[in-house]
Amino acid sequence: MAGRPRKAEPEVALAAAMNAFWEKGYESTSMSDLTEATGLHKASLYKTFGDKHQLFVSALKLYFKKSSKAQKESRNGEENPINAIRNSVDTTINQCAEGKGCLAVNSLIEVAPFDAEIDRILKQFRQRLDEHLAGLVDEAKSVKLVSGSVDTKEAVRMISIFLHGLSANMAAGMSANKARALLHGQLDLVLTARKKAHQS
Amino acid sequence: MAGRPRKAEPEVALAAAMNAFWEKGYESTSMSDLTEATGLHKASLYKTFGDKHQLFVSALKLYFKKSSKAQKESRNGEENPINAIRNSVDTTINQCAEGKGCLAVNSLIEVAPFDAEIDRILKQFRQRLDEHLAGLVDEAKSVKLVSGSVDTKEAVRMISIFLHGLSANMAAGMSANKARALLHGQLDLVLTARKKAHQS
DNA sequence: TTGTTAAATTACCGATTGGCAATTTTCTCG
DNA sequence: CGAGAAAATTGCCAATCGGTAATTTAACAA
Repeated sequence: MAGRPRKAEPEVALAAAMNAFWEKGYESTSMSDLTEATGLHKASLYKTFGDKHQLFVSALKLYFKKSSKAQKESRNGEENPINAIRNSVDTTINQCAEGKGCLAVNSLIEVAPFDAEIDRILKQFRQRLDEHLAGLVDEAKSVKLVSGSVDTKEAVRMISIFLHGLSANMAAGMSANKARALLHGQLDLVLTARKKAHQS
Repeated sequence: MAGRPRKAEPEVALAAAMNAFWEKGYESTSMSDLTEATGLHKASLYKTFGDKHQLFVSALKLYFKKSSKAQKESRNGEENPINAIRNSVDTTINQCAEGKGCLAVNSLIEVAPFDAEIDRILKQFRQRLDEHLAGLVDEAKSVKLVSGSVDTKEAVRMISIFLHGLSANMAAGMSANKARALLHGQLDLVLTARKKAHQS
């Protein structure tokens, strides 16, 4: 029933392909880059994962799977919701890499505008992250660590946008430490309640 | 002394090339895309602008020239420094386009990590924008419209990061109106002075 | 040993890539 | 009307692109 043994498990090869896309982006990563990264030959890649686009979709989904897992683990018994929020966004930063940024944000800019499927996947991913963060913010509000006057959705959005900006900057060399410091500053701003001074 | 008349002025062709790069990114924009956009044939492009990379550099510089000009005009007699700040960042958003984002941010992610020259140009551009914004913030502080306790550099950085995030989101479809609204919220947060609650 | 199965590998495809040399067109000036 | 200059155009190049068919290798079961 069994044929020739695999040279690499599909999961391992997929992780390697994901890293290749992460480093160079979708268009710039050629099939030969992918064969080099995975150790598999071109035809094997096609048989295992389909064409380049399908492989990219699979790589993105793997990225999200890893990211979601890290998000869930980021709580890790932390009881203080504020610290849980910090852990969560720090985890997001940890998923980014200096010189590479976040695969999701990179793809958002490079491929989402021309690719409805990728756009859909990325939207869904961001939504899940936002909902997770919103849950933590609500939790902090419920124990009065964050004022009830803070609009959860709005706050999450302000944090999310900022994370996108940090990813772009990390892609261009910003250190993770610097990114975290700035991010904590943004958290302090966003989660500190104040009535909007609606001056013209 | 004069030869065959130009089919398009170099400036016009360069603007068209800039838009092509803006829409599709550096790698995905082929020479035939550029010939179609500019109306010039391939060989003419090479003679006028050099190779694809040099053309991209020129296009980026044109983008910055236009952006700088718009920044300077954004003040336009506005005396209130706060409004001047708003005008300035709104102008930055206006440079972005729904579905395209900002050419500088796109390039920061797509090409800066592999291209020292582009990286240098982009760093310089961001620095100038930051300095311009810092000047406006200092002005607002000097007339007490912004508290002296606000760290100008830090505030500018928080705004700049946020703008990067907005660009990424606009590339993926966020409307300019929504971006502006969020941005004004960020301005309110950043420019409202408070002592940092340095809790562990 | 012999099928059978599943993987890897080789060899190839047409299309497109960025780039350039040689030529042709179209102007101005003498 | 030429002569010269500056642009456009044609035609080609090697290399690489994504993708696939045909073949070979290597495992297990009968």
